[in-house]
Amino acid sequence: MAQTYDHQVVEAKWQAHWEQTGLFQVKEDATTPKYYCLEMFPYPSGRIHMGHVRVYAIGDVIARYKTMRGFHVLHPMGWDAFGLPAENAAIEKGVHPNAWTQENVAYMKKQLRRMGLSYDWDREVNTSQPDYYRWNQWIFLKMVERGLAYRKRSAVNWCPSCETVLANEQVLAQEGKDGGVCWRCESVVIQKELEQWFFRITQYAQELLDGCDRLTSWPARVLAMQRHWIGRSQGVGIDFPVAEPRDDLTAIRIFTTRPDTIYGATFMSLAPESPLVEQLIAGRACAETVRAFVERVSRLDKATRTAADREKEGVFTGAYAINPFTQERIPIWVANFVLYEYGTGAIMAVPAHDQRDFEFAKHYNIPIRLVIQNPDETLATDALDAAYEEQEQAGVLVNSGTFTGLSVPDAKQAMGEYVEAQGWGKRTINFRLRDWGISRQRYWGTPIPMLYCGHCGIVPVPENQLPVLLPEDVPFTGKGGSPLKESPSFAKATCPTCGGTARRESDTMDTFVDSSWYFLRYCSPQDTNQPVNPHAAQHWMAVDQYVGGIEHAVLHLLYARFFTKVLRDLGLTKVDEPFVHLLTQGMVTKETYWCEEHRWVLPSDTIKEDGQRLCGQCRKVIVTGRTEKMSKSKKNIASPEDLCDRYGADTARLFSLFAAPPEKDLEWSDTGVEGCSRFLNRVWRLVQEQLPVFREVNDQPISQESALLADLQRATHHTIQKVTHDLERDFQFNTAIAALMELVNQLYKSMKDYPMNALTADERGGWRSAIETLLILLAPFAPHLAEELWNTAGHVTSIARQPWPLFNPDLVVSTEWTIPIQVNGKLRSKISVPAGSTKDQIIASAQSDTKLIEWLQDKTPRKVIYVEQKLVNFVM
RNA sequence: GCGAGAGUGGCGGAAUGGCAGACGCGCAAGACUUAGGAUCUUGUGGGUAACCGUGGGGGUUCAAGUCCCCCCUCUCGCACCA
Repeated sequence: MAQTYDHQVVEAKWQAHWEQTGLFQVKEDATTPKYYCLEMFPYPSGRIHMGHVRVYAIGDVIARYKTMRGFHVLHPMGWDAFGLPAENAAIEKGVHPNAWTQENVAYMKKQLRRMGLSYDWDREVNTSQPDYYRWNQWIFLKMVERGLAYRKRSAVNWCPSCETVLANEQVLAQEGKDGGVCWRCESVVIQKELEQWFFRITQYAQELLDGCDRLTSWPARVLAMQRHWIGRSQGVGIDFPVAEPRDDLTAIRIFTTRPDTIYGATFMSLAPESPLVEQLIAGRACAETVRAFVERVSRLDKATRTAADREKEGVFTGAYAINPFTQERIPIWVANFVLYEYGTGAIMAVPAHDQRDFEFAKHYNIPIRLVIQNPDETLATDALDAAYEEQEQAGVLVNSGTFTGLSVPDAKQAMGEYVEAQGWGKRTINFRLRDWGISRQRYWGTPIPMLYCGHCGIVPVPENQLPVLLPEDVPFTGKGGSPLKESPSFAKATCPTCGGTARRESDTMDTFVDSSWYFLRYCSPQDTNQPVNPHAAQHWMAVDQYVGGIEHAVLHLLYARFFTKVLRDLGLTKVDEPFVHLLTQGMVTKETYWCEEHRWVLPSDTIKEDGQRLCGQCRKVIVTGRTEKMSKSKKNIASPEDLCDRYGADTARLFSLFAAPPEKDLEWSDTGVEGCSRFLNRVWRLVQEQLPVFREVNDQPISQESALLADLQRATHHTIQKVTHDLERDFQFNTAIAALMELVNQLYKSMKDYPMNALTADERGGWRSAIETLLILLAPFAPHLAEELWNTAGHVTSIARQPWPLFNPDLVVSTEWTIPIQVNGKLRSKISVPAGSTKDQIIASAQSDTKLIEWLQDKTPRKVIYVEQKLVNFVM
C-alpha cells in the first residue's frame, strides 16, 4: 500500500520553497504579453473566512493558469486597512487602531500564505500606512486645484447623547421609533449640518454612464446597478411666476420629465429644506405651522425619510404660483417626498398622471385634472383610483390648449421647445448621482490635508509637507466630535501663506478613497515620487480580470472608475476604465435552522424524528431551515484554519471551486469537502503506483500501435480540451475540475485493464505523458499536490512554470463512433460504426439494427435527418 | 413598483437546438479486512410495465432544459429622483 498524502508537510514545504525562490515575483517584461489579475483586497478584520478562501482561490487559479499560458502575470495583494472596526476595538478594548490593524494584517497574511496563493508579496500595500495614504492626500490636493474637491455644508447623522457623528452603519433601525437609533446608546439619531469635503464625481456623470456601454465583460446586473445609480434623466426646467412676488422671489423653477402633463398641474410642491419656503411664508399666519412641519421632517435620517412606503404629507405655504401655460393660480405646498438635492427641489404636481401627486391630492383634497387620455379605455377623473402614468404605448393629450391631440412623445418634444421659445425655461438633463461626500469625523483614516487660517481662509497643505501624519496622542472614547480635534500636537499648525497660526482639518477621508486607486499603486508600489509611475501603469493597466463580491457593485466600482478618469486627466495613466473583465463571485452559505428558543442551530445540532426536525436541545419542532450567509451570529461558520489543518489548502481551494460555478452562491458541505479530499488522494495514489513504471523512461516518440496508448492519449487530450475550454470561457472551474476527475477515473480503469508488469517501453512513456499532463492541468487548482508529484517524478523546475499543454484534435479521434438513433425525435437505439463511416453507411447500419426493426417496421421513413457524427433521426 | 437573475434526481450541480441528469455528495449491494467512518468494484431520475420526466400552459422545429409568447414561484439589487 502506498503511503498516504501528508498535506501538512507537503504544503508547508512548497510554500517555503516558492517564497525562497521568488517564484511569483514579476517584472515588466517586453517579451511576453502581460496579464493583470486582481482580487479585491481584504479589510484586516482579524481572520480570513470562507468568502476570502473562495475569492482568492478563484483569482489564484486564473493567475496560475495565465502564467502557464505564457503571460507574465501581475497578481498582487494588500490591505484595505483603514476603517471603523479598528477604532471600535480601540474604544472597546483599549488597543491602538494601528496596533490592532497591524496585528490582524500579520495574522491574516500568514493565513493567506497557507493557502498557497501566487502573490508577489513584494508589491504588498497597506492603505493605513503613510507611504500609501500620503498619495491620497496628494491626489486630494490635485483635485482641490482642479475644482474637483470642494467644501459645502451637509447633513450628518448625529447622536445627541454621545455627542458624536455616526456612520450610516452605526445607525440602526428600531421598531416603534420613527427614525434610526445610535448603535451604542439607542438614542434617536438626528441630522446635523457640518461643513464637509466633496468630490465632484458628477462632473464625470456622463462619461461614467457612457463607459458602461463599453464594459461588455461585466455582469449585466452590475452595469444595470451602475446605470441606475448614475440615473440620467431628460426633462425641462420651467419657471412658474410667483403670484405675489416677495422681494427678489419672482418665479420658482421646477424640473419635470413630463412637460406634456403641464395643463394638469394643480399645485406645486417644494422640498422642506428649500430656502424658498422661508421666503414664501415669512409674515404669514401659517408660518409657524409650516416651520414646525419642516423641522419635524428634516430631523429624520435619510433612510427613514425617503422610505417609499412613507405616508405623503405636506402643508400649504399660503402662496400661489402661476402656471405659465394656463395662467392659472396654483397653491404652493411643502411636501415630505420632494427631495431638495434632486432637480431644483421644486416640482409641479400633476395628480392625474403621477402616483405620488395623486395620493397627495386625494389626502388634501386638491383638484385632479386629466390631461392625458387613454385611447383604449376612456378614463374619467372622478373614477380614477390611481394616476395614469403610461407614457410609451398610448396616451393622447386632452384639455391642453393648442397641444390637445398630440401623442405623449410628440407633446414632450413640442412643449419643451415651446418653453424655450417663450423664455420660460430650458430643457435639461438631471442625474441622480450626487457628489461624493468624503469627510468622516473619525480617527482611523487619511487626514484631509487642509488648513484653516484666520487670515487666509482655507489653505491647502503644501505638497512638500505631505504626508500629514495621523497623530498617536489621541484618546479613544467614542464620545465627542472628531477624535483628531483632541490631539494637541495635530490641531495647531502654521499657515504656509502668512505664517500665522492655523487650525488643521480634523476630518479624515472616507475609506472608499483608499480603494479607489490601489490597483494603480500595485504597478509601482514603492515609488516615492508619485502615486503611480506612468510607465508602470502603461505597462500593466488595465486590470484584465477583477474578482470580488457583488456588494461592491455600485460604490467601490463606481468610485474606482471615477478615480481612474481623474488620474488619467492628471496624466498618470492612459486607460479610461480600470477593469476589463469583472467576475462577481457568490457568497458562501451554510444550511442553518431557526429554533425559537435557541436561535440559529446547525444541522448537526438537530434531530430528525418522524419526518420532523427537532432542535437538539429543547426538542421543539423547527420550522425554518434555510441556507444563510456564514456569520458568527448564525453559528454557521466553517473555519478556513480548521479546514487547512484537517484537509489542507488544496482541498479547501478545490472544494470552493468545485461545489458551484464561481458567480453563484456556494453552499457549504462537509461531505463535499471530503469528496474533494478523496479525489486528491486518488491522484496521489495513482501517481505513486505508476511511479516505478515511468520513472526511468524518458519521453520518446510513440511509434507502436497499442490500445492502451490510444486510450491514454484520447483521455488526456479530451481533458486538455475540456479544461482549457472551461477556463477560457468564463472560468467554469466546477466543470473543469469535473473533467479532471473523469480523467483520473479513466486512468484508474486503464491501470486495472492493463497490468503494469506487461507494459512495453512505449506504453510506459504513454503513462508518463498521461500523468504529467494530468498534473499540469491540476496545478492551478491544487498547486501543492501537483508540485510535489511533479517533483517526485523527477522534475526540478516548478510545475507552475510549465507551459499549458496543447490539445491535439487528431489524438481524440476514436476508432469507432457511437451514434444515437432516434425515431420521430425519440431515442430508440444506439449503434456503433467504424470511424469515418459515411452518412449512407450509418443509415443503412441503423436500419438493420435489431432494436429499431419494430419501430421502423417495413415502412419507408418520410425523412431521415443525419447530423454529422452526432445522430440519426427517422421521421416516420 | 422598477431592474437583474434563477426554477433540472434525495442534495450541490452538468448539458455550441441533437443521447437530460456529466462530476461530486448521499444511498444500496459486494470485495478486501480483526475492524472500518480507509480503499476498491457495481448500481442508483420515476414507474411492475408500456411509458413518463427539466415550475405551469401554448407555439416554432425532424428534434426544445435550451428558441418564441403567456403565466406562476423564488432570490438579489434599487426604491417617493418628479
